[in-house]
Amino acid sequence: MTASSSASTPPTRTVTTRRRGTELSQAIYRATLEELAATSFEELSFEKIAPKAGTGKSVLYRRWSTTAELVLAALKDHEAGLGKPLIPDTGTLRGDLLVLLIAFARVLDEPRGRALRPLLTQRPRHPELFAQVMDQVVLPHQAVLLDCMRTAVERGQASPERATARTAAIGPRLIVAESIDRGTVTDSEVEAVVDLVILPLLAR
Amino acid sequence: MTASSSASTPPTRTVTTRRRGTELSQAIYRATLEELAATSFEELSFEKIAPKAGTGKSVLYRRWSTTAELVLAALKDHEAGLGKPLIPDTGTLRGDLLVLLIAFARVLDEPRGRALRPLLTQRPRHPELFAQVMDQVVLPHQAVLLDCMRTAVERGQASPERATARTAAIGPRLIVAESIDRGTVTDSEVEAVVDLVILPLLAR
DNA sequence: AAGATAGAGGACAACATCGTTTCTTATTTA
DNA sequence: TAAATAAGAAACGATGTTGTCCTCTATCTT
Repeated sequence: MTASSSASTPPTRTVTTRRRGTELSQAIYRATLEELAATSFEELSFEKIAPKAGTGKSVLYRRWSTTAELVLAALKDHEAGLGKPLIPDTGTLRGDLLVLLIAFARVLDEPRGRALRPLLTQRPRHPELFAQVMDQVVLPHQAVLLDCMRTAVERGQASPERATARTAAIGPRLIVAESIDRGTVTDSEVEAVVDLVILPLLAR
Repeated sequence: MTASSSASTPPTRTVTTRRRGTELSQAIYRATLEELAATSFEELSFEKIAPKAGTGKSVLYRRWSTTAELVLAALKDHEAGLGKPLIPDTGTLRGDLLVLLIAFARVLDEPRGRALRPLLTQRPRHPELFAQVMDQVVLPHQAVLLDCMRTAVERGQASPERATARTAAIGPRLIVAESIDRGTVTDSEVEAVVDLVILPLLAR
């Protein structure tokens, strides 16, 4: 009757108001990404997500049939997930890169950002989910970064043959690596990456 | 009596010769790293390692009491694991970096190299094992790379304030990221990392 | 106010996995 | 050759996890 919170997992819900529709979906999305960020996709189960969202398994099974479905929906969600990428417009390449990469570093402090890690690092085990996450979640964000670099090329601030998807990936990759090693990435570390690695690389 | 191979996992042993001592340990190490590379540390168990090594669980429990112990022993092993780092001496910074990073890329094609991934990317879940792997396995290799950079500083080929552990990590990090995204890393991709990223960064 | 819908949470059996133990026998040592 | 040692394989009970189903009732709809 009353949604009780387990002792091991953080208290999720104590009030006795019964949520529905979107509100409930959001809670489930959040619980899903939290659980995924803390463990891995293999260990993910409706069994563990339900109590963390403060609901029952039946609610989950009624809406999604597999965990892969649920994860993809959660990641694509605009509120709980990684919905729409932000578009920077600072006027300079350096400014745009800092906005994007610092925002990325901050998202990696949250569960929805960390939820990406187990998916991307365990790629060979779920090729279909990996491909979907890549296409529908990661690529839109990468495209923004590449656009910034191309704009810089038009301004004459960057070398055309260096503004490729490959070089655009370097920033995010180093941010992810740093976040894995140290737990978090400070703004000044992002700045160092931009000034010492990316900008010299792009210089014409 | 006869070591049979399961249908799902690759046939490991068909002959009926009973191995002992070092020979057996090596087989167990190899099976451990294969299993770890294919899954994750959480999913690792004596239960799965034993048949893959073509032996029984009791043999494992007789020698190690936890999977963490076994994994660390396997990684530190000179033959099956990541024993001693090689020391390059090509006379130039570029040459040394290429030797080290290309060797690293090739190790990442093997199970013993890929076994590192789940450990390093799931750091918060096994802090003690992560620390041991870092200290006893990864650091010795990183030290070699940093030494090359310091030698280059003495030769006047690199800037002193850039030859830090942090910049030394950039190469391996980009190699790992590429191997995760693409599956493998070609020699020419390593070359691009060295020439376009690391060397410009180190230039005085 | 009464009926319809769907959330919350528990119970269920089927199934997998765990570390331990036992037994047989190949291989080594004395 | 005989005794000692340890490998290989199977079986054990205990424990945890799976997806489904069932009941109860808060909330929405009419």
